[in-house]
Amino acid sequence: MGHFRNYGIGDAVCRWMLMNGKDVLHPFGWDAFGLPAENAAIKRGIPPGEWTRRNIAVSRSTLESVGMGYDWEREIATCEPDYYHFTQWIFLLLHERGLVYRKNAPVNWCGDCATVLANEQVQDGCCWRCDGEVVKRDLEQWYIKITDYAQRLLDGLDDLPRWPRSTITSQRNWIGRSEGAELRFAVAGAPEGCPDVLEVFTTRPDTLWGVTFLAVAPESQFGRWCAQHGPNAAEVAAYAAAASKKTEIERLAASREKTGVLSGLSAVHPTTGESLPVFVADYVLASYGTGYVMAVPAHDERDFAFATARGLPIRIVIQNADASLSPDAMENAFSAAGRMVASGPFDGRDSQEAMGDLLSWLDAQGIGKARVTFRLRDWLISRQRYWGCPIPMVHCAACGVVPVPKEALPVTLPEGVTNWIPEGRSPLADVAEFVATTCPRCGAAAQRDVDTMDTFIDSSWYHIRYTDPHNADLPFDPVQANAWLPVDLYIGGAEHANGHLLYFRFITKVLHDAGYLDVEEPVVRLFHHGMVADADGHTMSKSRGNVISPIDNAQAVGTDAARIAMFFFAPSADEIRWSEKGAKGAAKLVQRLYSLFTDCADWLKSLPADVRGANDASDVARDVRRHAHELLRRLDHAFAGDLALNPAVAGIYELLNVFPPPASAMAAGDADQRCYAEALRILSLAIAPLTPHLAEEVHEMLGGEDSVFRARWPAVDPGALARDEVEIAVQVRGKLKARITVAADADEATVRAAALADAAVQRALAGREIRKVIVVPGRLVNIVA
RNA sequence: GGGAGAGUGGCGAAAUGGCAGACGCGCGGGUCUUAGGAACCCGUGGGGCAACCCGUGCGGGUUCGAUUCCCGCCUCUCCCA
Repeated sequence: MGHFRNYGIGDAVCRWMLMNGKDVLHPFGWDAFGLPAENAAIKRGIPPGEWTRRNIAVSRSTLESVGMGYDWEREIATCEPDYYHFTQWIFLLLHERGLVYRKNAPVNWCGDCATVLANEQVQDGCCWRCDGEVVKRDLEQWYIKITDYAQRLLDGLDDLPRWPRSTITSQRNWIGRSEGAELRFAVAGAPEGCPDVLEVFTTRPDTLWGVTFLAVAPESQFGRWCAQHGPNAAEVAAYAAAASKKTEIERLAASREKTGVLSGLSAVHPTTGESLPVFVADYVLASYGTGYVMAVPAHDERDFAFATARGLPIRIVIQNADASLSPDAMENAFSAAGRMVASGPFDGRDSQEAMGDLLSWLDAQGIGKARVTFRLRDWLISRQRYWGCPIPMVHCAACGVVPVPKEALPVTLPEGVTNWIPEGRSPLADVAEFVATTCPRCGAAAQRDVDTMDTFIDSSWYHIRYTDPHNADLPFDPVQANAWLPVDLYIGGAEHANGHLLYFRFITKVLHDAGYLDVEEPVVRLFHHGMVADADGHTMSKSRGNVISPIDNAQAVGTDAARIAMFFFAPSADEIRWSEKGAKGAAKLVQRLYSLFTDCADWLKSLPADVRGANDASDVARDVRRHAHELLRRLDHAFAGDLALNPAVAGIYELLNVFPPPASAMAAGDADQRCYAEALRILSLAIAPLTPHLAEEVHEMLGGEDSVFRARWPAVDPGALARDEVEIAVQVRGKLKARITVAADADEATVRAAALADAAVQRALAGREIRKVIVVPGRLVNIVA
């Protein structure tokens, strides 16, 4: 039901847009490569391709049977060669533009399963399958340089006013821009082969004079050298081996005790010339910054924790306002800005104010320079898995790594292979006829790359493929893409905030830079729908086994009832709990609507469609009319805004509740009949986005020959919403004391007089002097006494 | 540890500076000459015989007026470390 909710919301918006005369592209695609499909197939012993295609067929027929109005002409599946042909094309484009490179880097490795694991498959340092120990192992991997776009991905967030604030913030934090400096520390008497300079990144160059030691990541170049050749190699190597078993989360946890071992070498402080011990410590990560940290115990929490545990010196170089900091009395690091002390030429300066001068000075002294770094890392796209898009690269003994020419695409994933179970190497490596090829450059015998791509690359450009899904020469025709893009509304879960939603912004920008797209941002309006939980509040998931299939549900209460139940339970952005009783209530509503239209159809067909004379109608008839227009107003508001359809569904109930029994409606006076008829005609159209099947049937019942979705969406008549008389609340000192009824256009003096004349108000005012009377037209009077 | 969001009847919720609880579910009562797990009608935040009083997680503030805005706290959910 989770997907059903997502699709149902989009389907309703689409239908509303259609009735408002818009050209709507409402496509559907299958993100079909990847681990979930592959793992399910392995579990059942069915080849992944067969399993996936079978599932797609079942799911498509489910979607059709529950009435989702997709444009199936534009259906795509990322696992089919006509699609991944162009995933490979985009990979080659990235390569041409210098955004693809290979790097040797540590990956998660489960020894018992003999396989590489994705990060989310490592739980508490153990394999999610066998609970075996997971270690880091070095592998040559393909990376995409998304970090080249870090600043633009950050800046682009300012142009997305219709994205949820939480997602914008999340991406901003994920990209994690930090300004600081890169400073150089010479290694004292660096032995042969050992790095002789450690470049540290720091956001606090103003604390340079407070450095009392350096800390390096075990995986850093310097850390590795020390583990092999350093004066304290044995201890460092043992420490590094232990560290490699820990997750980043464990290593960075603030609560954990900071550990480290002496590297046996020391560095030279660039301004004082002082000798600084260098520790190998696992609270430093090689993948962030440079892997080397200048430690300032007085002004950094982690360095403080490490220094106090080790009895290392603490040197204060930033003083607080009353200059009360002293090394002996400190219980925490002082990490705020303040006045610089014991800092050479910068003594007495404010640390923030001096930053610009400090950076120039450091540059002039050759110590280091200003630098901006990002938390965002390059995108590791290699997977040692079978069920994914092959990487279009060839390894040639003579020419090195050579891209497959675009004309030779696609590099087809061999589907006849039997051994697609991961055993610690890419399954494709065993498929001789796949691996064996010739070098595109020199023609000699060569080998294909045997890794496949991360599925996030498949889904990073599908929004563009929809605009031109059958193009056999290019991923898309720029004319088509530019005509449709950007996407006006994109509905998806919030869990993709830092994954998919960042990657497809990135790829869109690359395609823009390469001249294929006008837009730089793929989506104007992003909406996160809420989860669907079961009656006990558990999110529906296959692993929990509490999934309710939409098709079962449709059989139980009907698709329209299931849709309207979903819309009515809560705003679309909130979590809902699926409730059988609630769904039954919705089925009852559908039945009430159906009965009403059945009873009134012939009468309605016999009446003219205009509402002349509505102002002469009875109060009841005008009330019915007002409810119909109010329903329209609520629907327009929801569809154009936050997609919270629950008050609109309530509006249907309210209209039905005020509508007279059909027999008396048909027997009413002429003006009244016109009001009732208009209300029913509006209702018949207003329900179309919510309950499309019922709406089509009613439309036909009322003599419509074409689809209801070719009918025009009715406009709200502000005159119909107005009332002659309004009820006004009367408060005395902010407390409600009475309600009075006055003409809607009554002037302030009249309203005020009526309020003061009320008996309950008089009682409340007894013995008090009236100081002030506030009149809010049409709403309330507040008497301050 | 940091960030984002949420807290309203028995339950899902509405109202976003102006009558708290619309609408639905559930529950209680009634009608349909038997039954009701159907349908329809009436009632349904708490207290009080009543007039009235109290009530939107807790404590403060701004305002004629606060569920709504501001400050502090508590609890829960999600994301990141």
